[in-house]
Amino acid sequence: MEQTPARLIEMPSWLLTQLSIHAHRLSSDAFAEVGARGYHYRILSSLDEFGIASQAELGRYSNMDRSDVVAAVNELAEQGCLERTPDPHDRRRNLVSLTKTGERQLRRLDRALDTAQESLLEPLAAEDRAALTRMLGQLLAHHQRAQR
Amino acid sequence: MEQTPARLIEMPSWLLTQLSIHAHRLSSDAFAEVGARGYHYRILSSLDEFGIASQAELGRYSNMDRSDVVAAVNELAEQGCLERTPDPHDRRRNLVSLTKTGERQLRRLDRALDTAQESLLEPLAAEDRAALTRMLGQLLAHHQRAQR
DNA sequence: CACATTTCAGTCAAACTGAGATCA
DNA sequence: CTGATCTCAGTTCGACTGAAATGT
Repeated sequence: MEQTPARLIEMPSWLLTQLSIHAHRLSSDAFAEVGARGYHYRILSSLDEFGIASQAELGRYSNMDRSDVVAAVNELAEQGCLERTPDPHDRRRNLVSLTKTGERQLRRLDRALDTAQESLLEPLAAEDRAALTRMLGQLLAHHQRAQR
Repeated sequence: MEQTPARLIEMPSWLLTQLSIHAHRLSSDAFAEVGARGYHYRILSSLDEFGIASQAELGRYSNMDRSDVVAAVNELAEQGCLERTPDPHDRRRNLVSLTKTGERQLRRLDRALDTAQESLLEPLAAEDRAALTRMLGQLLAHHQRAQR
């Protein structure tokens, strides 16, 4: 018989943190199957949706720290998933663009993530899933706004 | 104008991880005001709700790794929040018990956490808060069961 | 023997900080 | 001079692993 303190089990922030561990494990396992990790997916999907961008922009899109963007872009460039070229109009910047290899990798990651999402939400009915996503989005938007 | 890739914004596991960062910051700021951190609260509240326990039990109650329990119990013992005595009936074990100081510390932490929870859920209506807590609990229970 | 408990010494991914070089 | 960009080096916290010592 496993017990957990009532204080914790009734505390949304505890539920969030614990659940995010499971969510994280599910998706990072999916990433790992394709030899990637979370940071890579964030950058690839930002590039796919917003096109060529500077590293600073990538960080803002995908909510990453400047120095983590550097490292992740390095790794993705080594794998041939993206290309880094100096911006001719602003020589501080690197323009990062998705390659064919990167697009293929992104599609693989999308597919792997789909099943991970499904098993995360498995016990919830369809309406509940929508309601949950709505509320989480609402909370996240609020706190991201408050942060600035 | 800040943008986030649609893939991410619609993905429950992304929302969970990002939101848990804010939740974590709110509560660990609250802990820090009293010179504590998450692991300390988990142990103190387990001790308060379930009474004297071995370190292994504390780990199971509060979902912590064996080695992290060791470190946290060390720190709490240095602060005088708990006492560690060998179990006379099973000499492998340490029996850990809450001290007066520990109870006081726990009450301080509870108070600080209350306001942190309130600001986490601030944008949600009362029914939404209940529904959210219910769904998160449901998901967590499911995945914790699946893990064993 | 198998198994549980405590402890130590690590790894790892993610988030984050400070500082320096470069340049608009 | 201000402020943005990129990079490196390093920290922190939480989760986790392997192995050893000590017991049941």
